[in-house]
Amino acid sequence: MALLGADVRLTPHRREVFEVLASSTDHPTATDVFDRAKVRSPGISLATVYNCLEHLTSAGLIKQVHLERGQSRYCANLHEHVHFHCETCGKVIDAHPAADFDPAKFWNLPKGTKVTRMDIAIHGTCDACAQKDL
Amino acid sequence: MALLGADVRLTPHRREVFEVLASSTDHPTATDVFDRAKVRSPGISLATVYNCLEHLTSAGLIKQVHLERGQSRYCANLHEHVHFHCETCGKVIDAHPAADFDPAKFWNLPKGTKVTRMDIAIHGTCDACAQKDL
DNA sequence: ATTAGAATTAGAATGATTCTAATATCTCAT
DNA sequence: ATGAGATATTAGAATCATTCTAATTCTAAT
Repeated sequence: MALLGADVRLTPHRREVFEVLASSTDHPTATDVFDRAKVRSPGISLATVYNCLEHLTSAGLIKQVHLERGQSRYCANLHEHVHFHCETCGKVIDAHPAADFDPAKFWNLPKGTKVTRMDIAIHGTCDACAQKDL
Repeated sequence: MALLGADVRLTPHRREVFEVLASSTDHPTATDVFDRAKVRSPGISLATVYNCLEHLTSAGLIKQVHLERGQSRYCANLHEHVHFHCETCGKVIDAHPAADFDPAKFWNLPKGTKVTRMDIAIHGTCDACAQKDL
């Protein structure tokens, strides 16, 4: 299977890990993925989950997200998007940019700089938590 | 000393850690700060450096930056800026936004969401490394 | 069927950070 | 100035996420 990057042999475990992510919208961590994958692939190990996540990431099938220190999170949403992170409940929500958004032009990067990727994380309080805090 | 957040008592170690950061533009990690602080404060311990970094961060005097997994980095540049991270040499460069830039309006965040902070990391290759790769 | 190259595994090792419990130091009311 | 209580600092242990290692199993092409 090749989409954006190198090929990956789609072994049963890699497929399982990919499907867990494809059916999750909550940006699970490696251990979250492990717990969910075990339901249908009881023998899978955490080491294999890490290994699968790494291969799927470098093949461009999933993305690794760093929102805060601690565990990395993963997502299978390949559309350009940013992450909203609720600092109260920890929830992560994908937000999609307006059609005419061209982020690179807003910053004065040194001449010669090549951009390959942009990580945008917006931190704050989600609607539900904002209500509670009142 | 109070600037943006809670007060911090500015003890000699905290001042030293702050000054190390204020005189660095390379976004040092905790151990980098530890090494530099030892020059003038030989007795300081890594635990104290972590402690100082945490207090200074929550007082709003410095910022913690997460560009990749592994060590956190810290910076004392409180102006609004984004980080360019060279994936080849690891260098981090601050880039400042155009005056009229209002990032929040570009994303459709759910109604009721409150934004407190935005982390923007641009990954790629810096000019120097791009030259070498040719 | 045979075999080289991947994939998978359990468990050990690592690296960054956080915790703990014991001093040391500071601040403030006396 | 003095002593009590609060805060800061320390070394080292503990934790957590991840990566590594070495052994085993699977796969796909001869």
